[in-house]
Amino acid sequence: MDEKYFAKKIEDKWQTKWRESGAFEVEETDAKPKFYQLEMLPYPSGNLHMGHVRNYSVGDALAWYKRLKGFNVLHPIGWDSFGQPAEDAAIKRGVNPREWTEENIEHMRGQLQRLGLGYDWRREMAAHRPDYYKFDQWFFLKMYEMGLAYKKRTQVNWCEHDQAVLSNEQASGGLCWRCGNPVTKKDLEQWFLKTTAYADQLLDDMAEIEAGWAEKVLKRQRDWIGRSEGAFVDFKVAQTDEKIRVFTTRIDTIYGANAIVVAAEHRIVEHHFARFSDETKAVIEKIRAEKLKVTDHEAEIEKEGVDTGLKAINPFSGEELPVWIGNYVMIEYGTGAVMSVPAHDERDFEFAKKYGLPIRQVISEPQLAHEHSQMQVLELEQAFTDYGVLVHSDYWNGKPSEGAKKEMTEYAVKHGFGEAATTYRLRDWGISRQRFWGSPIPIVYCEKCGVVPEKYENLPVLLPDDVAITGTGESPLARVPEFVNANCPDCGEPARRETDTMDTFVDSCWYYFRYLDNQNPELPFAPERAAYWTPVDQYIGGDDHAVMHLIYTRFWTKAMRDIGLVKFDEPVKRLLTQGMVIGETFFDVIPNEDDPESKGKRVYYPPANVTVERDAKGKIVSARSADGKELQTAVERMSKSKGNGVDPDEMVEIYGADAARIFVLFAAPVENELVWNEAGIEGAVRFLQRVWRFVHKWVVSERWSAVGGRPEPSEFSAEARKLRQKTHQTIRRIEESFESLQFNTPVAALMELSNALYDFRVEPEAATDADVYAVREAVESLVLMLAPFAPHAAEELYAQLAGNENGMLANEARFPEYRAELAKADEIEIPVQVNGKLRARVLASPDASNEDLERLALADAKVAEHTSGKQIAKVIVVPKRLVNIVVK
RNA sequence: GCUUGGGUGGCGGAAUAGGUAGACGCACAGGACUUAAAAUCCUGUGUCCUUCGGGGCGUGCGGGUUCGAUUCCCGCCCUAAGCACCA
Repeated sequence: MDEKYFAKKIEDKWQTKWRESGAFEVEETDAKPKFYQLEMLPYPSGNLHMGHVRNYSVGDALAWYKRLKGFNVLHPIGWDSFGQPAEDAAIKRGVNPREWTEENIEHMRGQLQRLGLGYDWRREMAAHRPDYYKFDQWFFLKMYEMGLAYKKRTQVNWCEHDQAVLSNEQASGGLCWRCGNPVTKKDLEQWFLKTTAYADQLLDDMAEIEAGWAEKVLKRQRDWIGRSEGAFVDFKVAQTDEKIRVFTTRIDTIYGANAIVVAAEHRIVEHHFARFSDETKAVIEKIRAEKLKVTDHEAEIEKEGVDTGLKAINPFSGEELPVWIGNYVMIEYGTGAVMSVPAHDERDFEFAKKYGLPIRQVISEPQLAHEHSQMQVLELEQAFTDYGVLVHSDYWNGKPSEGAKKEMTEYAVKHGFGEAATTYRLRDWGISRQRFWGSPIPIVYCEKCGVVPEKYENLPVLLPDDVAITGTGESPLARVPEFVNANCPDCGEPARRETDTMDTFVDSCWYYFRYLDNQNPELPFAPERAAYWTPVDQYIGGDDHAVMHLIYTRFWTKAMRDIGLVKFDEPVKRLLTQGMVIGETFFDVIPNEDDPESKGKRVYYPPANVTVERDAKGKIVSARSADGKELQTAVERMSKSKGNGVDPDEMVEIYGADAARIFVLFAAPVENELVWNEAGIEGAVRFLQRVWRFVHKWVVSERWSAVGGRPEPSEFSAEARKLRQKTHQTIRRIEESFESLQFNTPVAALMELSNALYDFRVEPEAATDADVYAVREAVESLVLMLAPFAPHAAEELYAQLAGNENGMLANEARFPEYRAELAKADEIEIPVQVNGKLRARVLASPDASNEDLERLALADAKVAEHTSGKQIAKVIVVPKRLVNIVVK
């Protein structure tokens, strides 16, 4: 055994041994309980970043822990390898996207292996390979049969910069999620998956996973689905036979309606457009144009509208109401029309104030209801949006408004002008992309037969390999005649193939099921495989996927259940969302000049080329580039383009994979952001070296192997008993940490145990049998518990302790056994307070009675100083914890 | 604006069925070893006062409950993230 720890030497060795022995390869077995440990798969951009290192270090630690605890642990990895960067590389550099992707995977697989991550590599999948995307297409056909996949012409979110269609999620805030440029609208025929069919299940099944998912993720999903219960109410348009249907959650306020407000795109506007005045038309055009623009998050949008001159009849009161067009009514939500009740809705209030529309209160605080019902006009300072008691509402006067909702809805139903309704914010998922690098949608358009799904036996619809990709306009596939020209699967006549490909979020919906059975040529996976391994026990990834990926995959699971592939509703039992890894960035902003393309853009400088001045607290005072330019600074997500990325390979080279992994876990709790700062990593190296040196000192001594058998309890010195106590307390603490998904505290606990070994100042030569036994117990436990954090060092030390390399931690070791009787101290220190202030500490047996503790405390000299001359009013004794003496 | 987290040393962070605040690490300072440096080991490190025995203050701010509050309650301030006209 080397006297010093050399990461490089042992890491290569154990990585090879693990690979050759298939240490992390698992099969289904009833001999052990299963555990499916999953981390979000990487996009093969070419390089791992620190976020990956963090994510996968956490996952591997947990996989190791569960393995040590006797579970049959499945821990796979794969590649989310369809997507835009490959296509961008093809456009910019003329490379073949498949080759580019394969090369990146090759390199990144090496990076993962050099980190010593324990994956079952036989199960690897990659989305861009035909044996995978074949089943994207298989699922599409199933969903088509089930009516879950359909085509419609719609306005889609369109990013001009990326020449791509975006989902609502990807275009949220009016900016492209990828490039940050404004999103516009465009009319296109698109394929959709009917996520709304499962809207209620997506909400209600959250009860099944509540315990294992962070509330903030569930909340975002709940908001995203946005179910709201209310009613549709039809308002007749006077002097026509038309109706305007509105959606409201507050039908109880209907007597307070002062207008009907519709979106500029509403059917009724279209219908009467020709008869509107030029002024009205101008307002409508303006509102429509504004909607195509970017929504600026900061600025509150000024309410705008115009009276159409049309009148609608309130079906409850018979009152005639003006029909307005308002920019605050959205065509996409509800019916695109609302009844405006300014007294009880803030938006309507604002609108009514601006245009001088009447504001009539019809809901009142219960205690004021009588008074209000006597008054004709009620001036309101602001909208009253709470429930209360109805006033000025005919028959309904005096009724509590919350209960009246149900009755009034029933009334509307009975009289044929309304119905109960539930609406959702969630929209169906548009999956068509005018892109090359994705799964082709398996549909053929035949002149005779129409839209025809490809036959299962013809899957996969293969992506051609040799295509010039220019990045302009329609799908590159449309320009490949060999691809486009197909025969109709039904009639066999020449037909045209769909040239859109699927959103890459389709791939990540079910990839973790493919790991279970990645060679299956017939099915995405065999149901019996899924029955053994899934649901996933623990999923780990960034919370940036809280709504997109994690909603889509829940939707997909429900569809798979209905197809008959799985028997559960929810695919992931526990979800851990890790914080981002961020770092300081330095940049210069291009001033507003003629070129609109680059105006306001940031030009990043790598930190290595920046001279930074800091104040005493480490805050940056100024930063200058090499050529003397004053730079701005920020703390942002680490990435190559911002120049603040850290290369994992470099870290492994300098410090070793084990130290890098320990550091990334130790530096901050997983959920927190991790501000990258290399200073601390040396501490991780030092810790490993300390453990190493200690083990070395004892292993090479003659006493180490000369002693066997467990000594009698009486043979242990007080110090040795203390060491054993620390050992068993540490075992307990580390178990608890893992169970509660903490990774920084168990590292601290291991460091403490290692410090306790150094504090045990008995040299091997002078050690009694009992001393050697206590040290051995501590060291063996330490090494086993080190495995999840620093597996290479742990394997090497384990072999050193055994004196041979016949066994491996990876497949034979068990977590050390916690023994409560040893964790218990002989003597404990009890703090003694006088009037809540700490004044002394007394030593006592852990079994001491309250009376004993009180007597000990009062007998203490320091305590006496603070109590002398005063009257003892009360003594509080908390068993095993503290004594507090209250004096007057 | 709404919602949800979070404010603890120079820094990352420990500790909450209410019970020794600051574990562990980083950084810093002093010492040992060395011709010297690195590495290592030892000591110190919230803050103020001190006759060196100790003592006062201290977990964003102000109140409250309690023998005792970082922890519970009320009211503020700051901050991060998410949502943003969803009727």
